[in-house]
Amino acid sequence: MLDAFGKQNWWPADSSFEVIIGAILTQQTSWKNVEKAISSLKKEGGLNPEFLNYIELGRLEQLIKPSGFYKIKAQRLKNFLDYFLKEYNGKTEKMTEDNTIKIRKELLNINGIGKETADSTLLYALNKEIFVIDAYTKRIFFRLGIVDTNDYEKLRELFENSLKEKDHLNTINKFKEMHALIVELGKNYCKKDPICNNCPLFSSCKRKGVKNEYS
DNA sequence: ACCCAGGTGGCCC
DNA sequence: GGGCCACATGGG
Repeated sequence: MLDAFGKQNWWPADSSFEVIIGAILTQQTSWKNVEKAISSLKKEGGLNPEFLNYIELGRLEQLIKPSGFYKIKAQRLKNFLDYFLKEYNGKTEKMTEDNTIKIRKELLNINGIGKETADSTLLYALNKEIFVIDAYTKRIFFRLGIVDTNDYEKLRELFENSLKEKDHLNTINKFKEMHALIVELGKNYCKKDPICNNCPLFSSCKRKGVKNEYS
């Protein structure tokens, strides 16, 4: 994948806070649409916790409209902000200092933040050693014939154990690049409707052209 | 006129 | 634990 697509340098954002906002907005949504929402937020008042906490829910809904599911996502942003301001005073640096398992548990306790959003936050915003599992990961590795489970935690452990390096920072960078490359491969070749032609993993794929599998 | 996107929660069994 | 559904805009 690295040969085919090159280094991805994820996550595209100007700040850790922007990563978290993007992670919520990109739920079941193409990144192109999220970019529109993020740029209107920046234009309106800047992408910072104080501003997002200050603006009215209805105004927030309008600003993020292009990202889809805008009403529910506006509320999800507010839900995260309540927690973020209360527990960490709106500082990602404070959050990074805290215990990974504790943060993960707290994030999952927020309505609207599930496992993928929580883990994207931990890995890409807070630089924690957590691997992100998404629909592409499940689909690609199921079709390759490498995994036969749909269980998020089992998959996460499998990938974390397989990708772990001696050095902590190398491991984190490996996790970041691997997930980004999986998404790139997925977007280009491993969609629900399989493309397969010219897929860099075609020769090692055991379930070419399969449509019904894990989501 | 479809199908799909870097999910999540609610409800049901 | 799993299956089904709503949530919504924009691009192919």
